[in-house]
Amino acid sequence: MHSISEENYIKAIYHLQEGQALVSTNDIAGRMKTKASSVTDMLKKLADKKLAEYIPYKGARLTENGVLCANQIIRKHRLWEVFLVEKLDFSWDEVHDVAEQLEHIQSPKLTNELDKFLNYPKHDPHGDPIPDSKGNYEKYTQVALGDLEIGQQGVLTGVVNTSRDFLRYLDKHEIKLGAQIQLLEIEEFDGSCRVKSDGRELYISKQTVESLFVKIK
Amino acid sequence: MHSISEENYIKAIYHLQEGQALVSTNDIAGRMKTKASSVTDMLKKLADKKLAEYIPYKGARLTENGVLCANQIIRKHRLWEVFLVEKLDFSWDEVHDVAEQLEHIQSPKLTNELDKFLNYPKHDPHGDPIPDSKGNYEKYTQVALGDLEIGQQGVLTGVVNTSRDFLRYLDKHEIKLGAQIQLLEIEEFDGSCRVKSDGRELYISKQTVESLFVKIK
DNA sequence: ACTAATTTTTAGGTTTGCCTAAAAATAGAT
DNA sequence: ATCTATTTTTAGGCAAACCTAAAAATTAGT
Ligand SMILES: [Mn+2]
Ligand SMILES: [Mn+2]
Ligand SMILES: [Mn+2]
Ligand SMILES: [Mn+2]
Repeated sequence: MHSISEENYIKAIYHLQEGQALVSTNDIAGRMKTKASSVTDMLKKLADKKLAEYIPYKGARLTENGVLCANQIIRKHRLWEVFLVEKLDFSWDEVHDVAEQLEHIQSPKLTNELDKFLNYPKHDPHGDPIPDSKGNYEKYTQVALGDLEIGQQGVLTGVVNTSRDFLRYLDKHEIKLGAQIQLLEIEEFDGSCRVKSDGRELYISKQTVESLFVKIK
Repeated sequence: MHSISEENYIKAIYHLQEGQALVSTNDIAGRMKTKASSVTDMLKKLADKKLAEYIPYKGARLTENGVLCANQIIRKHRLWEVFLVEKLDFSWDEVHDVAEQLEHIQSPKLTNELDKFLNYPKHDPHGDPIPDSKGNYEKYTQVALGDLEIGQQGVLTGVVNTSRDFLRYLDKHEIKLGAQIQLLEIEEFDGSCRVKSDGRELYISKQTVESLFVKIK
């Protein structure tokens, strides 16, 4: 199988290649917090294993096989996050580092039994979709909260930023995934917004507005 | 912290040093399925880290710190085994390889929440005791089933041998941990036994008798 | 006690994944 | 088009964990 290091690179490339035709060595280095030279080493290895296409000096992109592999890792990561929050009383800002380890456990039976035990959840605690055992997942149209029209409403489905501080901030203000949310007003001056969520009216900063995704029907 | 490799050596030494004053390089190599030279390398490293005392040409033994560390790994291993059997429908002969990976996940919170979620189990699916968060565990006197007196009875508490074949054999003959078991007769010829378990009388081989532990009051 | 067999260590080598520093390629600015 | 800044690769090295083969120490047999 693949080493933990290989898996972490695969996941990083997967997340970076959305939209992009090719992902640059430097971008991967940034996300992995390693040096560009280490990335080059790994890209050659992933290309050898037919998990990525690699064009020297141009960049890389996962092959079909690489994408499949990425989906399995992401599936495990997100299932474990659900487990930690739903069964073990972790809060959603505590799960990431542990899931980062658990995603590398190799046992298809474990993954599938966990999925069953959790009742085949479709989304993780941060609102991100969970691929099924074949790698398929629901892609609904998400829009940044700030891109709604004034008065338009949607369901809060995800967060862009999963920093501890940001998740704690949301908890403190009782902003929860799944809540109905309506954009009432955008302040020209600083980009902050007035929104209505579950009946309550609240003011949130420009930064927060840009970090929240909503699903619109 | 400690690498996965270090942890596996610590666990191996822990299991081997029961009774023994010092564990030999060769014994460790045997259990770890590595070469003696690799063991020597690791023993030096564990000694540097004050996890083991190592006397060249004589052998090694865990320090107090090493034992503490072993207990934590074993605690995690056995808690995950309980989880797999009780919550995810694994059978007791399928859990070992996965637990071998899960035991290395680093998160004290995860371990303790898992313990709580499982209702603080005292024994794993093979009857082995689970250390608590301080490393203490219940040591009751277990006796090999074959060492009972004729007519004496006890509660089946554990298995020595956790090979797949053996565990499947026990399942097939419905020999279950926790069952009351009485030794009725030992056959001089081949050492096989007649026992009564949960009312049923059955014949079991010498090898099986030696692989089963019972608790006597 | 001496020799032979066994055990253990040392020496030297490999692979994986990382690093720094230098060289080469590419992209950007005038 | 040329020069400059940035990006990327190469070269060479290091640590962890493994290996084989040879040397050294220990143990066992007589
Ligand atoms: Mn990871
Ligand atoms: Mn998540
Ligand atoms: Mn292990
Ligand atoms: Mn067990």
